[in-house]
Amino acid sequence: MTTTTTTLNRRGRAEVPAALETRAANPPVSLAVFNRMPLYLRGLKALREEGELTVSSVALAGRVALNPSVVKKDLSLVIVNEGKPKVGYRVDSLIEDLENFLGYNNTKDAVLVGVGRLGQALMGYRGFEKYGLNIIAGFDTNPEVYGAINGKKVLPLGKLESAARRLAIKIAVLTVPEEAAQGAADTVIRAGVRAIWNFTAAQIRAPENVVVKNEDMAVSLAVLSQQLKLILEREEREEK
Amino acid sequence: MTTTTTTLNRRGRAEVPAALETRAANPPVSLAVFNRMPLYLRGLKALREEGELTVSSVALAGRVALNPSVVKKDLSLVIVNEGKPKVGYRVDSLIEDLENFLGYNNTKDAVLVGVGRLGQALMGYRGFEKYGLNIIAGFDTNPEVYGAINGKKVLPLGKLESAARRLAIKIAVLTVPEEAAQGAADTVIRAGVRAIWNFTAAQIRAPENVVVKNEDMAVSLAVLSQQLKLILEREEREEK
DNA sequence: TAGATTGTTAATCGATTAACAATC
DNA sequence: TAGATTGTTAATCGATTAACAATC
Repeated sequence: MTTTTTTLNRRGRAEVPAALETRAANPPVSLAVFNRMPLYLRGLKALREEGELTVSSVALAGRVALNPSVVKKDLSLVIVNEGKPKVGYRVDSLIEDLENFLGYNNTKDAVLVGVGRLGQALMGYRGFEKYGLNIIAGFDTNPEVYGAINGKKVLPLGKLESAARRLAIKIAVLTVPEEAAQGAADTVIRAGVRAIWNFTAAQIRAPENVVVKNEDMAVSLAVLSQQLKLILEREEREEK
Repeated sequence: MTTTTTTLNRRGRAEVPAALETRAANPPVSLAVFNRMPLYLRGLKALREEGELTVSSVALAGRVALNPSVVKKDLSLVIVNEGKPKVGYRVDSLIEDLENFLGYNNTKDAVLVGVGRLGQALMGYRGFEKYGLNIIAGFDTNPEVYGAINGKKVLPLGKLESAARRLAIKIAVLTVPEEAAQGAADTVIRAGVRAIWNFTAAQIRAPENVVVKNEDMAVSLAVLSQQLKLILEREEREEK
């Protein structure tokens, strides 16, 4: 049995024994929280542009159209240096903490499978680097696309496994045709990849220790057109 | 004051007066619900492939790894023909109802602004038609891309406003460079567009009666890399 | 008829919002 | 010191899950 002594520090916050602290440093962050973090980051960068050095939870909440309480709670998950009562949070250190939390500062190498139009677009997109993703090479079965895009090599699919394994690549971007998706996924998983960013409409089967994130445009489109429908219907009613 | 008479029909379901029914037919569906609908659709199509004519909520729930209660509740939002106790739901009519709900059967015309690599990829992607989106033309300021892609014209940006207005286009796909995003959004809104599918990293300001759906790859990537991090850390702990 | 399964209502769980003691 | 604002705890709200009467 473990005895846990819990004391209170100033402001009544619970002091956690060091052994537990490591665990608590990795709280299960909900997806809702995760989706808000980039909003704060955007708002804070705008504030920095405007020359602001500090910001209160109320001010930041107003900017991103959220409740101040949710802002305070979310920020408490990422901040290293506490905010100061009456002053607020330091804009620059908050930006740094958010970027660390989101992993933008820790560049991750990735391979891309399927150098068709979408694959080429993603390989050519320089914005990923800003978010810490570095596509080191593309792989395809079509010799016509072999060469280089945006300074990154495009190689035969057969070379993927050894290359990914040698470089210990953990992330793969999947932009193959739908019917080739599962096969490509199996290949990258064999090569040691543990996270698949799936841009195909296929549903990928993968072992439990591999993350699959679907960039599901069908869902986005459905949400968009449903919202559009509601807006148009509302206006029609109001016109009457 | 309005008097509302509410009677009960078989199974104790409340009978709603006709006047209210129209309103109730448009319940505010949460995003969580919306994201699950395409899962059901996928599962049902797989079942149809396997020759199944009916499916119970428990069976479908198992397939999509969700709770049967949530399946029953979600389906109750879309079904036209009720399921039958002891039998379940008809697979084919459920597919139809879901596709109607998601708007896949009601094709919507759209314009695309910014025919760079990503824009070209989206114009060339035939999968959108499956989901009811028809990109009728692309617009750009760069004369080098004028012509046609996938049978769709690419025209000068200057022609967008009159074309969109003439054809009463309500949806625009934004694939311009980040710094051109707000300007492009303003243009399409002037042309009468009411829904913007934003693939840029820019945050678009738009009037209340215009929907903006961000295809925010930064968020997706952050979620993916966070999950990857958790998996790798867990394994590290277990290896010790 | 008996039992499986529906649609819906009630109970539970988690996330959001409000309130507040601590404090700069 | 007085008041603004923090971090956190308590109250509220909504979504998920379980339970159940209706019924094929």
